[in-house]
Amino acid sequence: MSHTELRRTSRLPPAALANAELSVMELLWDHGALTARQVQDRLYGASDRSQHGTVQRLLQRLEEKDFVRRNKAEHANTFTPCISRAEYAGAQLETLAERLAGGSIAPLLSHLIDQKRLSRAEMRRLRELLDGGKP
Amino acid sequence: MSHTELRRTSRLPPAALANAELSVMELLWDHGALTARQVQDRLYGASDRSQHGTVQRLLQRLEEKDFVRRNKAEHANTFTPCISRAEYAGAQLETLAERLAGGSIAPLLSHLIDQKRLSRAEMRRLRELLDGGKP
DNA sequence: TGACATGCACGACAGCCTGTCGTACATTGC
DNA sequence: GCAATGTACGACAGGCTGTCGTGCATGTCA
Repeated sequence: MSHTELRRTSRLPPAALANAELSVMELLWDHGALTARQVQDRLYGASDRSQHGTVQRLLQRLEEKDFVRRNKAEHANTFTPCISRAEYAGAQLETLAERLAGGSIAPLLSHLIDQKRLSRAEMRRLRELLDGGKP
Repeated sequence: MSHTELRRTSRLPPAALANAELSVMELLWDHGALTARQVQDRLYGASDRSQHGTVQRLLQRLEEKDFVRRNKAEHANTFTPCISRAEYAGAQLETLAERLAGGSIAPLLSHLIDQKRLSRAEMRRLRELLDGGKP
């Protein structure tokens, strides 16, 4: 009864991405589709030859996690995001709300508002968003 | 120039908490101050004797990370949160916004609104929050 | 044709963090 | 004295990440 459950990781996609993985996703979000080589050049610089396998590995794991789709091509595969930046961001926000506020978003925001950590411009944008959602 | 920086972890507190650590914090947030024994009983049930050290370990690490303060007492120390649930939630939200949206909150919300993932009640609460923030 | 670059798949590894447990030791109360 | 309780911390396995190397296929160019 009064036994608080230990929190177990719920392993539904999209889980959180690690740093390097997120960097790769950022590139794909910005460019739409890239080859492994293009990712490597942008991430490590064109000179670094040894990161060849690293990028392949990162992309492969992102594919396993269903974050990118591999487009088999004649010579060099290209990779495109399966999930948009906005979708990922929204999912992360929902996860956060679930973990910390019973699924509700408002408590996450309230403290920032109290502390005046949100600029007027930001608050106006949020208000517009809400009003746009229900005209 | 066009060399996208690899993302490095910025290790300023408050970083993210793991599952068991967060469970401990939840207890402290709900009860204000608890002894290690009280945490243990609520987390694992009073019967489990072997988790004795585990809880001590968790609390010690939370102390190192400045999430809890240890109140030295005559016999059994008590532990209180250094950071409120709202503060932590807000900080996590800021971190998320920084990682995914250049520090802005609105983009995190916009997709949820488009997808109608927010209930009317939730949207009303958010609107009230924003209006309360700037009367 | 042979040498070489490019690309793919994947095994292996170290490092870190987490959750767990055990052990050593101090303090208190019967 | 002894049992119970509490503190401090070493140790460890498991998981995940980022990294690198190796084997192999395919393409290009002299």
